[in-house]
Amino acid sequence: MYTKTDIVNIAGKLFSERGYHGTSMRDLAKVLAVRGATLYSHVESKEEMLWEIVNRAADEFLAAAAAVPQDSSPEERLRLLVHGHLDVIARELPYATVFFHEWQFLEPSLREQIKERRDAYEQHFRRVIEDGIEQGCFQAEDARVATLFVLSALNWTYQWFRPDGSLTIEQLAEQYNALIQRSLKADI
Amino acid sequence: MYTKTDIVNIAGKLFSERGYHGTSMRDLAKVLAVRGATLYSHVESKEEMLWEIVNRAADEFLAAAAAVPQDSSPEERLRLLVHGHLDVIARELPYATVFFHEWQFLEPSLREQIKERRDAYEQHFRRVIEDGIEQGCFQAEDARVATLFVLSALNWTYQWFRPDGSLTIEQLAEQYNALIQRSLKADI
DNA sequence: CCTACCGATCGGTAGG
DNA sequence: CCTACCGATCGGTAGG
Repeated sequence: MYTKTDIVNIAGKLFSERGYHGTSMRDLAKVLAVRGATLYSHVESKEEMLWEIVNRAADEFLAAAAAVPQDSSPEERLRLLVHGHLDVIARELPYATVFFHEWQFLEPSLREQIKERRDAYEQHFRRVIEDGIEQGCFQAEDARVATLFVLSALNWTYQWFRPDGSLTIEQLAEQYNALIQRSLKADI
Repeated sequence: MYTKTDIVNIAGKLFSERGYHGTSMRDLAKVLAVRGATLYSHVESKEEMLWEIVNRAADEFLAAAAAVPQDSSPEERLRLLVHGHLDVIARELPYATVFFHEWQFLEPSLREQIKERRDAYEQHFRRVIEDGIEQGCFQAEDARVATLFVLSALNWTYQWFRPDGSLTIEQLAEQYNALIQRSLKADI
């Protein structure tokens, strides 16, 4: 009746609403209108679902960053990174929410893999900011803090952005870009 | 042996590390070296502890905002709001973490009270940004998005700022202020 | 996909 | 502060 993908999608929705530990396998089974035991013919464990969700969100973020052409200017690359980040959050809001909120409940070895992917993602932002400072189009006292500032402003949007609201993702990205670019723009 | 405050403080630490649903009353009792049942002579329920933690964090944020003199310039008021916010996060990192992460697990009537306090807090930021735009020292396409941008950048710091790290809260506040003020500064 | 069931643990109470 | 215990529910398995 259901594929593993269906089950993981529903799990993503429930985990994002109630948290990983606040969602039971029977809660999930009820939504799918099957018995709890049936889930185990599709997935190995509850944690496997969390892993699939979190890892797929990481895939999406990294794919968006990888699509940014490296030969563009720092301003343009940052603009695309910001747009791509917000676009992933808007398209995959439940997955992104679980990614930000629940990844810590993975067992240590899986958690470590997510940390590495998250660090790799942050490096895309760090590099573009450092390149901009070097080339004189950006300024910042500390590139690390500036990177965390930008990513903080972006990450938290999963808490308040609603894809069905009156603010479109394009409008949000445009305004966020105006604010971020100004915060980093070199004087003169 | 233990006061209610002691118990709630430990609960704040555990909830911030493992989540509300990921922490059992027996986990908490073990840290305090008592039996699980003993906790109930100090607190009414697990949820009461969550409420105490979340509500106290709200107290701290609102108190910091209320301490900002209303007759200062928008730039100065925003500077103080940013500093105050980061200061609360640094001083009360476990409480702030639970506030941001676990408030949704309160029952509806308590959750509603937190929402109202959070909205009142956001209004402090919204007003100062609108005042700045009106007076011509700030610019933003949409004051609401600008407010959420600033608060997003601030809120997420609980995820990465460590009070025992090499970056002090004063350094962080100063750099955040430089970035935020530039993001809003009117041209010319 | 089901029924039936496992041991462990959950938040919480009774009674001292 | 304790022992003893409650019913409910947890993630997961056996076997079909």
